[in-house]
Amino acid sequence: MKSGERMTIAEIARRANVSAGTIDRVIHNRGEVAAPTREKILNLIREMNFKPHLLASTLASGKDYLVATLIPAADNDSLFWHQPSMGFEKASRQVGHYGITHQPFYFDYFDRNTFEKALRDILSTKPDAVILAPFFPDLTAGFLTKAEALGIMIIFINLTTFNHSCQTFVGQDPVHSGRVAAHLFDLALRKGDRLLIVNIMSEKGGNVHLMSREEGFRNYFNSYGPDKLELETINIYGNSQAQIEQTLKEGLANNDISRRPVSGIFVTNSRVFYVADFLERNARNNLVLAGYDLLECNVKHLMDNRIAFLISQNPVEQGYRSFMSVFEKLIMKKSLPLRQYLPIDIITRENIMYYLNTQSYD
Amino acid sequence: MKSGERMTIAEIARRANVSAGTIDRVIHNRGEVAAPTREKILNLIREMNFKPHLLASTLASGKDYLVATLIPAADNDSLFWHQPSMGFEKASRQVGHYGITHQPFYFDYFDRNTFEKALRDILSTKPDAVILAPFFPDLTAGFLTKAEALGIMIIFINLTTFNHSCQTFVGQDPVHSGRVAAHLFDLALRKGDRLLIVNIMSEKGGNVHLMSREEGFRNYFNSYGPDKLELETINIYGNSQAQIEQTLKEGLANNDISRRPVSGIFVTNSRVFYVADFLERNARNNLVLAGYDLLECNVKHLMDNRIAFLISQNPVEQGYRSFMSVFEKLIMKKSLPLRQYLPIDIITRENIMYYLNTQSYD
DNA sequence: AAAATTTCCGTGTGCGCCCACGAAAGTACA
DNA sequence: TGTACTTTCGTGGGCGCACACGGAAATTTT
Repeated sequence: MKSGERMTIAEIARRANVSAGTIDRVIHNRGEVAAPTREKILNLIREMNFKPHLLASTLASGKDYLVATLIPAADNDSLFWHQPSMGFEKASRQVGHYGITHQPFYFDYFDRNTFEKALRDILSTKPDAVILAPFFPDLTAGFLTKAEALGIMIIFINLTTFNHSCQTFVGQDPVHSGRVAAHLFDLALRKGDRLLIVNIMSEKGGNVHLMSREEGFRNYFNSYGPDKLELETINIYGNSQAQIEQTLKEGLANNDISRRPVSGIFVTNSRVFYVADFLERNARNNLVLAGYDLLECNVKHLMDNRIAFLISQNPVEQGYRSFMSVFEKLIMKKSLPLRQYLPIDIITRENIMYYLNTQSYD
Repeated sequence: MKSGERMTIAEIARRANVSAGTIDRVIHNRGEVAAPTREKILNLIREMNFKPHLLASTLASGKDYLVATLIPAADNDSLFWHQPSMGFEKASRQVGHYGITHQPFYFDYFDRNTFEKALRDILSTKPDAVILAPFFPDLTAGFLTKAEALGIMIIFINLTTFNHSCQTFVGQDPVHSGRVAAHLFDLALRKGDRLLIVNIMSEKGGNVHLMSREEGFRNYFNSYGPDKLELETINIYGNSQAQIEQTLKEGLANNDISRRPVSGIFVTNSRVFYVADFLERNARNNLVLAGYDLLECNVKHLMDNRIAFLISQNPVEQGYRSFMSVFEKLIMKKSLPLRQYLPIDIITRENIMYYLNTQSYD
């Protein structure tokens, strides 16, 4: 235990021949300070490189911040959205001492009414910051206007609607993630191979991601080898088992004898397990399959080598980073970058253990 | 700004009909409390789930902790070791308020005397914790004995000598990283292809890593397809340009006409750029090359598609995590896991931008 | 039984900062 | 010259906790 001489408000006050209260006033620009005094103090602060002691400051101020989070409820189909919550809680535990309280809200992404209601509920709690996954852009837009008027800090997580602005966005660049997947297929496949791009869409919309990912995927090959693979896109709407099965069967069918069989399938979202299930039932394991996100059912297929690799969106980290961002802004008074893109992690059977957040966060 | 009723020492004191001082004494087991009183207070604390306010606590205690770090100086050959420093500093900035001071030390890994001297210097500063890369196991061993006697917390970073114990190790599992690389080669290469495992060693020792990585690499193929590839190992000692070139030339030579040319090279450390340089000069770009770490010269080859992928050791994160670990132990009083293995990140031309720590950490 | 300890516990001060309150000095207007 | 403001600044009481100090009660000593 060593001691380091710390510059304090009292010390500044002494050197400026004023009282601590005056220093405090200029630090927080609370006015009521004569211009020359203010200047003198400001200079001293700069010279001494004085920074208020964060702990003492938050302790004394006793401020309490409320941050509301709004993400889809994790249903059995996709426990993806359970993970940002873990990130929220981890962050909340870390910075809770600073008077930051977390209040989670959830909605059903099949029901825009639940989203609307949640937004109303959130406003009624008068939060200082809101972290939300902006499904339903129109509803989000209305909310943003109100929030801005109230000086509420807004953070987008996972998705972003580019037409309106938020403080910061935390998520993954979908176009780039498509490129990453493409590069791996480029390594794994050979010239002339056929590859299926499968978009398994929800009828409810929110499929912008998939398009961007496909765009990135095709971009890659356009720039690095337009004739390397034969790319075909299959769009499947809805997630009825039968329909998916049927469409896949057609896509994989080899009517034209002159063509090779499909040797790679890129699924543009986390529903890749549907395809893996299909391949398993039909005993087709001689092709390279890839998709998104570490859902339990995807992981299973990854371990069985039925899925070659997955792109992870780092959902836990998304939650963590977005929550920490409000801490940095509100408490540390830092300015935030407009977008915080998280790494596009490549997950295989061999490194997945390090990406599953089964570790305890205590 | 919401208010949350916080349980305080004063409140506990009220309910226990004692003064705050007494509560404080039982919290810190400072004795001088009658057994029944102590029990009553302990129960109250448990029932109320009371946790002392971390900020108030550290502010009042005024304790100061010194943490020394010892890693190789980043030389021009490898600026790898510059990155843990960035992690240290990032962490140091984050938890500096809690009275944690960072004092960095460096050594030259070609000169064990500098290591020994650094250890002496460190001891003379009487640190509360030491984070070090345990090159020179024998010297480290002696240091550990002394440190333990002084109650100094020890953390290993990047490397670990398994024969003696530290509080926690932060780094990557070398065996597993070998498996990860193997899996990718498995995807990229075809049955019967030849693959070279290249160990570019330093004469000074410290090559345990490489052996472990090769072990993991071979493990993979042993378990998943012993006859998939033809694996050959080449060991190169020293890093003289000429010698490396010569040995590689022999390794790649196709004397036996019946054999295919080499189609993959796995370099077990960051010196992969030597091989890339060689391939570039000899215009051989039809094989899959991979290695370790995002050195600038490796990144260049990665971008030029001469290196297919790199395994990252997350050096910045290693620094960050190790430093944060002393915070968690010393301030938060948490217990630490023996080993903190960081993810084995797969880096390609397409996702590297998210792993380069060119972002400002302010 | 008084003195000397020992055990047990309350009080007070301070960590560095925030902020409400009010005092002093300056300015305006009558 | 006196009243009513306004500007500028100092003071004091916290925030929740740590810890030194000293006092009262219980226990031991002679």
